[in-house]
Amino acid sequence: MLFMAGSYDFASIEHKWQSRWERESLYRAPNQSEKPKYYALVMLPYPSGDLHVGHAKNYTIGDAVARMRRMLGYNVLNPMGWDAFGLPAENAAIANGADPAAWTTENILKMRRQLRSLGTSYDWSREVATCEPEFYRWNQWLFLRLYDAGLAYKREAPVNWCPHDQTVLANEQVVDGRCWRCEHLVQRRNLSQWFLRITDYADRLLDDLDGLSGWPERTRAMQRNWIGRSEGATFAFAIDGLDAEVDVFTTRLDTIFGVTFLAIAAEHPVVSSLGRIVSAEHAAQIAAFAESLQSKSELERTSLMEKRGIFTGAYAIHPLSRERIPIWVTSYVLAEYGTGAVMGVPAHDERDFEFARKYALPVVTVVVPPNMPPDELPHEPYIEDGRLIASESFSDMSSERARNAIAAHLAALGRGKTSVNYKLRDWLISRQRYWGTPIPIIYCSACGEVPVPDDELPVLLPPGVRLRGEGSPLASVPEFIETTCPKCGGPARRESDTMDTFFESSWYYLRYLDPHNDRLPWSAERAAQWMNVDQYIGGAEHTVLHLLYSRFFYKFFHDRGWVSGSAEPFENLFHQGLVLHDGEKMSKSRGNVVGIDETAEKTGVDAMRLFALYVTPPEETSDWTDEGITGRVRLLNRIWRACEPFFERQHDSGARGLPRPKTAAEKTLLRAVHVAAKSAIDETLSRRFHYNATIAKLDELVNLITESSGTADSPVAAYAVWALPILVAPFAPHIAEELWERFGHTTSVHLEPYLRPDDRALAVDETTLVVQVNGRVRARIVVAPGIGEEEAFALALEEANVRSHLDGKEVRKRIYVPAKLLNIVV
RNA sequence: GGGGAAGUGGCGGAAUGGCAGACGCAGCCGCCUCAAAAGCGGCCGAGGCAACUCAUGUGGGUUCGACUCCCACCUUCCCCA
Repeated sequence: MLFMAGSYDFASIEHKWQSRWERESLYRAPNQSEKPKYYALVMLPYPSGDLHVGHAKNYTIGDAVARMRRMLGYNVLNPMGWDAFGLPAENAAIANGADPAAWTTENILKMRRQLRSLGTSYDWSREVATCEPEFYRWNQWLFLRLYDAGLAYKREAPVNWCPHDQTVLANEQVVDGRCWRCEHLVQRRNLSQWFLRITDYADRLLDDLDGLSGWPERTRAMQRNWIGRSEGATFAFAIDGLDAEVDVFTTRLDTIFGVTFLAIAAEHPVVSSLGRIVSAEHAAQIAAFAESLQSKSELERTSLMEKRGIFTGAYAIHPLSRERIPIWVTSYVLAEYGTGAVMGVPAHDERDFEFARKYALPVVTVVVPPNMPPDELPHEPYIEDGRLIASESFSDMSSERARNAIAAHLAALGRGKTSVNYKLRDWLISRQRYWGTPIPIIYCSACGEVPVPDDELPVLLPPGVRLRGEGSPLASVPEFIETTCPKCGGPARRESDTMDTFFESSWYYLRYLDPHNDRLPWSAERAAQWMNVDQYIGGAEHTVLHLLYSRFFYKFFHDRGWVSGSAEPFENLFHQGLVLHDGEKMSKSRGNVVGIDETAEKTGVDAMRLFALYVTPPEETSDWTDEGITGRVRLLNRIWRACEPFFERQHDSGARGLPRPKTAAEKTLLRAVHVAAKSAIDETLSRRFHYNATIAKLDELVNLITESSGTADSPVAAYAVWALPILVAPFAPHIAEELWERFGHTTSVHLEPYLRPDDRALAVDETTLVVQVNGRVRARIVVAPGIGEEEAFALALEEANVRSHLDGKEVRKRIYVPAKLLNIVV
């Protein structure tokens, strides 16, 4: 949009105030303050290089909240930093030889400038970048504390391997069987990897969700789902002819007499022992079958491909019936889930049924619907609870009773016990990549696995490593790998894996509190001052990954006494909606990205902020349109024109208190000022953040000011104009500041208290009473707000339309909502 | 298959048991102007000359009164299998 007559010069105003705010450190958050603290946090960005208007929406919401809280009298901490390790930098290095550190630094510089250009009120003195040694040193330090506590360990395990990124992925990073980042199909590999024992915290992570009333219900539901706690029983099958047992977990112990096969994972440890008791032919078939599954992902095995299996030739002994049960190796049982083996009950489990049908295994029904005649057996698996049959002494019991009775019986025999299983698995943090935090462990042939001593941290990433996109980059750097053992001084090798970047994002919000501490990642004192995060804002895509890991870390910190108060880091959580353009997600490949630099140039940043907040409620997906933003440009221009007559003269009508309206129009105008203020405050305190409604109130207010422009001498009009910069300051901070200065103020409008709604201004002199007959609106009468029921009824009866609908009928009932509604039931 | 969220004019949306469609976009008419832009004013769910009637995905229910609460269904999106 061109610079037009009647519009203000947003470009110079926005530049002017951004640099002045920064020079004066206007948004610095002191650690000590008499005001109550408020920690407003927006998820830190990955420095990918360019911000678009989708980012602008996210940061504008967070910034509006921070600015509102500041004007409501809080000492607000509103920090920003960079999630700076990770694959894009490394992939850029592989693609065009860029140095990941230089690439990242360049992107940070650009994005920091862009974030500033949005008029955000961050305390930049607390900025952190996770790729800096001063930061990742504490990553390593925290890893070692987890290691000391037995929560970090290395083991061989089948893992998710992304062939494109050449690295392993945590379970949570596999989406629909594909890499969450590059969307390549994930494979399975056996590798020795570092894990964090998040499963130790499974019950607390689950239970504490109940207390997170400031979180969206769906986010909590998804975390519950992910943790996947199920109660059941674990019991053992002995193997015929072998001194070994196979444990199985089940939630359906009531179906135990329906077991017709034992299904085990190809990677189950017992598989190799079976080779000793089965024929050479069977052993060869088992090996070939395991081989064929090796590269198949979990998704392929459990959902995509047809269930396959092979009879091992070996038999297990049923723990209760003592029958011989054939042992099958199957594709659909996973070694990493539960015990890696399940009892096959085709009559009462869909997957087992499908498998049994394919391989002609017997189907034995042991649970029937409560009221079913005994001779009518189902042809489909019956997976509901019911009544037991053909189950020895447990026959005729209900499923629920049988589960308890069978568990007790197995326990008495010493062959099983009730147990709890989780879908959640330990968090795999090893990555075979360069651009991440080196795991601070040394391997010595004499002393084994040795942690790097604290005083030797950080273990620095070696610069100038040539990245080719294959193998483990650090393993090929002798200067890095070759070291001496901290214990015995002998030659030793460093760990070449780096950490999953979710490690640092699980605690970065604590580093903001104490960003320059060189003895600890943060001090308990600072944590006590600032935690917990009062409002966390970020995308819903982090519901499981980042938010679950952060909660795990915080509980660990809490157990250590490093943080006090609640054991949950984020008191309130808000997920902003996506921004689409032309109905599609913005992406470079689609060529539909709306950049913030171009938008700032065309319409100004204040208009961009207003539109981001106005177009939909913030949690909804919104569509960015050039037509839509023109409405906000017009609003800003009208605000400017409304204020212009008051420039260059001392304008502090607000300081004289609430003006007295003389006319109905003045009364309406005064009320509009306070309605807008009330909306802004209500939306902030309720944490709905529906500032779209607040900005609509500002539209109404400005419409009224424009209508009353002929009466500029009115004290009420002067008051409304004085209030405008304060009211819009959190949403359009630049124009607010400029207007405030032109009114003759020498201090920032952003240091002003927000306008407190005054009941006298909000009160109305007269109101419209709706008169209904049998719930249908028949008349509207203008009345005084204090009108009583009898008086209202009398007035209603004077209305012709009301009388015609009463029409001599008997009045049975009257419902009266004072001064709002009268419903006459006949 | 299980769980969650949503469904209101041409469009984005407002209304948290009490006047459905605030506010904005688009559109139409007018004023201003030599003209245009900008600005300002008006109209803007459907039917009807009108009184009025219909209308918040569909069908039920609760209630004096339902966009709002309950039940079922349809559609869309998200998560899990």
